[in-house]
Amino acid sequence: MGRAPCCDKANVKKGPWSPEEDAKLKEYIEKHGTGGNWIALPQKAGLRRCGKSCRLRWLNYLRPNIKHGEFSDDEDRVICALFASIGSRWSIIATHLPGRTDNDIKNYWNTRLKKKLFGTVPQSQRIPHHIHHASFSSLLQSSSPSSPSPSSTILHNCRNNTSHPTARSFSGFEVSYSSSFSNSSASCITAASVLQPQESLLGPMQQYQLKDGLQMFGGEASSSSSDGSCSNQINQGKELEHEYGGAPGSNGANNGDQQIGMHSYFYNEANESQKLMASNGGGADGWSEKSSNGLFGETPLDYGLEEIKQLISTSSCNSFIFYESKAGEKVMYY
DNA sequence: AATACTGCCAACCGCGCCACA
DNA sequence: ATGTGGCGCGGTTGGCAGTAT
Repeated sequence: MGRAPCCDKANVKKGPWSPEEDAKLKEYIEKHGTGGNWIALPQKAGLRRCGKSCRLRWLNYLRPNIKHGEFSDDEDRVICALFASIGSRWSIIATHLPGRTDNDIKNYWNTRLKKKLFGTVPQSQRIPHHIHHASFSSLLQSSSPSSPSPSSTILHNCRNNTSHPTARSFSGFEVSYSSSFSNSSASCITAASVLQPQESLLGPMQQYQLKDGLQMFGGEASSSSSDGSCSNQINQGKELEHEYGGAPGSNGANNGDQQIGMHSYFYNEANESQKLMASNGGGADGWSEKSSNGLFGETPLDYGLEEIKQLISTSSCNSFIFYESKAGEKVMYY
């Protein structure tokens, strides 16, 4: 049984916002605030829109101090370093880039930054547009078990090859690919570095054995933040939520700091199969990661793009496929 | 000039989490 | 302890604009 829809879809307008709608929404929120209830807001504001849609429009476009346009090199570095560290946690990354929204950053990463980092795919080897647009998670989910597509085969093999729980902490993998994308005999390599505690942006990785089938990776099991309010607790297989520092400006201790900190990986055996089917994003296969102090206050983001590229190539964050072209050029699909 | 392809971005969707009754 | 509603997040899609063929 599915979840009840958040609004009456039939009576709700979809698609691009008109200037009139923008004005209405802006005016209402500036006058009354959101009232802590986005669902009721459109009706009060006289908009035929879903509350979620209003929220998105406000947060991503109408709210004051939103920055549009080109990302600076500094912003690139922040995004890359945080991505290498915490993966596709766009909302957290966004808190470190005042004026940028998670949606902006996500789009920027997907459309440009990845290419900037990893180079472009030669025209002759490009995946057709419709496939390029489909993520691997959808490929994985939509493929039939009896006739897996090459890409899903790769994913499947990779997961099955990682029998060591440590290996499963990482949803990322590398694929050594011979010549063409359709070669179904592609071998899957779970990078050796993945299996070992590794040096990273965050310093030496450490592994902790915890009760109830939990293991934890990361730096210090607990670390202090600038306001001394750190927490890093585990409770019966469920990590306790921690403070990420909130929206830009909301956390005085961290406002504008372009730093990242220690983070930890948690594994919850009980959730693995469910999550495995749910998605292939960071933490999809039962693992999740959490900053141990939420304030990213340990390591300065002074890495060059090359170093970051290296880190992203060898670490955990996403389901990229790297393969070498005939020219020996390493290119990435995702 | 017409068509196909690609890049980009705004918006949507579904799910997990949390607060509260 | 449980159910429900709302929020927030990440993934995905749709469509327009620019570029290549």
